[in-house]
Amino acid sequence: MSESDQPTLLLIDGHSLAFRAFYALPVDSFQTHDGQHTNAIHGFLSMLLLLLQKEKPTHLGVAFDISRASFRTRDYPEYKGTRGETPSEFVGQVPLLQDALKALNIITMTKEDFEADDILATLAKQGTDAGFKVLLVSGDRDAIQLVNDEVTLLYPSRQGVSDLTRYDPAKVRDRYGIEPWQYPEVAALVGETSDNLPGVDKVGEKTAVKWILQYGGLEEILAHADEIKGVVGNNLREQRDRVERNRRLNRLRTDLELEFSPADLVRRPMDEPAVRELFGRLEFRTLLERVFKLEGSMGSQSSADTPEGVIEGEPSTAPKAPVPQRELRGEQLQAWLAEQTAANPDGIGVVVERQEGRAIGFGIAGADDSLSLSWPPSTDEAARAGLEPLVAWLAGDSAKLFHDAKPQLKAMRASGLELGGLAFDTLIAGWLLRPSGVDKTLASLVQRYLAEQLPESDPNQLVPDDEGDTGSPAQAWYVRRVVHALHHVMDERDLRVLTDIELPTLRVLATIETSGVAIDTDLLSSLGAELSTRIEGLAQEAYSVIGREMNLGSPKQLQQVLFEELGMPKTRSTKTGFSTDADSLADLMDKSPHPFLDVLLQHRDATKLRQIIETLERGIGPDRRIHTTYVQNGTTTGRISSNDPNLQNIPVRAEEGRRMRAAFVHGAEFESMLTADYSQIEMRIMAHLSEDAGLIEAFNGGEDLHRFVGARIFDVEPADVTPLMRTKVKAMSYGLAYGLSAFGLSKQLRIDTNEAKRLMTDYFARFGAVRDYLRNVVEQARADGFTETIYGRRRPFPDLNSANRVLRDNAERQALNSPIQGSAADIMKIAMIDIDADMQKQDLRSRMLMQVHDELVFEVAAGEWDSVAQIVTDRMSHAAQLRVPLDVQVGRGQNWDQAAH
DNA sequence: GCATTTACGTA
DNA sequence: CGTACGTAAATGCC
Repeated sequence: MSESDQPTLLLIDGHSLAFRAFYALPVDSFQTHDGQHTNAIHGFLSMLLLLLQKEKPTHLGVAFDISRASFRTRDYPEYKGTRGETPSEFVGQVPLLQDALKALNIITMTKEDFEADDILATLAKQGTDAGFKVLLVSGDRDAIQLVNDEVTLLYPSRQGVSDLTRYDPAKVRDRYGIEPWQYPEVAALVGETSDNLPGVDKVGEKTAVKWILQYGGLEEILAHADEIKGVVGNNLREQRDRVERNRRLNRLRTDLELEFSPADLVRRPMDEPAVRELFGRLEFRTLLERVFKLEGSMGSQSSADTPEGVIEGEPSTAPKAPVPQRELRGEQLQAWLAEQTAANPDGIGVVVERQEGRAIGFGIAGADDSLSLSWPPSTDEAARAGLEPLVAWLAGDSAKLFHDAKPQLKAMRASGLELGGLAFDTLIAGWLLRPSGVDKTLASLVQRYLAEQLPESDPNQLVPDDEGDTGSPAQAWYVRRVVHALHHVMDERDLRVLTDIELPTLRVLATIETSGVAIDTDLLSSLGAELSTRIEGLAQEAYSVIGREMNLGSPKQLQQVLFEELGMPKTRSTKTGFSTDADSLADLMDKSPHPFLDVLLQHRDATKLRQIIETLERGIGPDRRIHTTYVQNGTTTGRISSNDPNLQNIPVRAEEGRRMRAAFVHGAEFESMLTADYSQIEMRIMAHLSEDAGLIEAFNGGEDLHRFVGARIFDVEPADVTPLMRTKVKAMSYGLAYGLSAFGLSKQLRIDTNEAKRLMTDYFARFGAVRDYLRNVVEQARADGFTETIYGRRRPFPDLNSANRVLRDNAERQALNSPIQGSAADIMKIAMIDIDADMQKQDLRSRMLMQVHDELVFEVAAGEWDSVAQIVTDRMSHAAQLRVPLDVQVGRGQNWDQAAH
């Protein structure tokens, strides 16, 4: 037990570790947007965090040199004289590193006339005397002399900073064959080039160690110098002054008078706001997270004295939400809102309490005060008396901060309230920073960016006590604090995407969700009934073919029938057996034709369609419209997703699918439906980003894209491109943006792998810039760690440098696709924002209803067709300025299917 | 009851 | 051995 109770003192030579970091990390990859280099700081802090985590020191200090001048240079002016100018990129980083350490509340030390290693030596001695276990981190070999049973040296390897060699006495003996305290004697004989201390000519480590062992020490060697034969003996005798000087200079001083004793270096909690501010300035996002994580886990180190029930990871210093004001009215309310608005220029946190889609109350919070208000239903006019200031404030321009604003905005509108000044949404911001979707809740953002625990109400409590910590005002207070923290983490680009694209999009999405889309329920249910009949017939047919009943929807039972009872050739294997998916069944049809397969596929088709119909029918509201939910943070690329029900995967390819789309109609008060879609937007973005002359020409010429490309690849006239050629080219073109391989292409087109390879080669021979671009995207992402869309939306790719081949390959394909898919998503969002604004400006009654990635659907009011078509076409085609035009197809009809033609 | 696997619809 | 999603049924686990 006493072992682990021994305090550990970690002492770092700041300069030498930072310098190692500087050379270990690429200087170009670590700079802030305004050009400040940070690789040394980053490397140092990263190393420091690792050390804190692994070594768990109880005491900690960092020593720096003041200048190159010291008592050693007075003794020997040439000391360290051969060192060149310190690179300017490094010099500027040292003060910032010291600032960072200060923010972390780590003591830094200097001593006039001495070097950092002398401070280390002194403290190491004092520490050992006081019963500490001491860990030294220094890149200076002279520190080896300090190693003993209580003192260990961590010496950075040549590889990088994260790799420290641990020198304890055994390791020193193993490496040099001598005791640690003898190392400076060896060094004195050998000399130290980097310090400009020449040793005895022709004497290297081997000879020096041999002498030490033979004579017992440097003093004895010098005393017996005349016994040593040969050139080296001669050199030793002639150059003994060098040896004596070296020994004088490489002896570290252990008797300095210092401001701090080892006990003073006890670890202290960081200055959180300062850390946030500085790390924000240095754009150290992951480091910031690591710092908080570490700080959070500090509790667990001393878990022995953590009382039961106390949430670990929460620093005891975590601030508490203010006790909310309650139900202010009239002038008091007015005054409170005005005062808070003035006191919180970055915005005020708002949480809308809701019930059945309507607002029933508000939690509102500034930095130091919060407010709880209930919002009575409109049937209770009297109860709303005195709330006018709230209504006006909500609708006004002053900045308001939300977590997941969309449902709150919808609830407000449903209650007749308008929202102005939507300035921040922490859900969206958290997603922009980590689109992988790990931060979906306010609690996780609080944990990640404040390193605190969002208080949760105890669901087991029958009678909820005062909700001071967990009610909407407290949540609003946390929202505001998270926003504050995020401001330090997000850069210009992030904020621009949030403010210019996401927040306006959020409002549009709220509107179209509320509108919903009208459904011809009779048409839909009759299609469903027809399918049910067909499914039943197909099932019976299938049973009669195989001579028994079974569950056609069970992959397991299908495997039994296909591969065992019917003895068909095995297909692609899955985790649980062999695949029965449509592709595999199509293969089986070729290899082993059987009527069962045909019936099964038809049955699959029909059941899938009926399933979609049932899902849609469940989603129809009392207004006979479907109100999907668009998930704005639902994807990694920037697209939005749709659920409950998903309106972005309504069938279209097969005839039956189109019949389903015919059930999506305009409302009774409207005249027609309009669809508008971008044609080949991803290929156009490829043309833009790759700047491929051929592809750009293809889009500027007006010729059918695949025909144009086909003509180039197969070296024929566009008119002579056969449908088969066109199919192949089309698959190839689309596959490009997905990282398609020759193997994948051959499978999809059911052609020979060699032919697929040739197709790719021919393609890239004609459109080489596309290949260069795709390669470059991946390489850039590997270097940066992220990809970026045209508008600066980023997606991190940690796996691009993974040692795991599968992970890496997956990441490469994703990195390839992300800027393309993401840029298309950005463009569509901008178009939606612009269209919505124009339609409002022109006071149109027509409404946007759906977004399906590259398609928008509207219902158009009588007399508005021309205006809507004009706005939509214009705004979509001008949403971005690319090197190729953005082509928009508009269609009109009574339903979605008709309008698509 | 919940998670995983398989399959399949869209862009 | 092609990106991005959501839904549902069957299945296996608890």
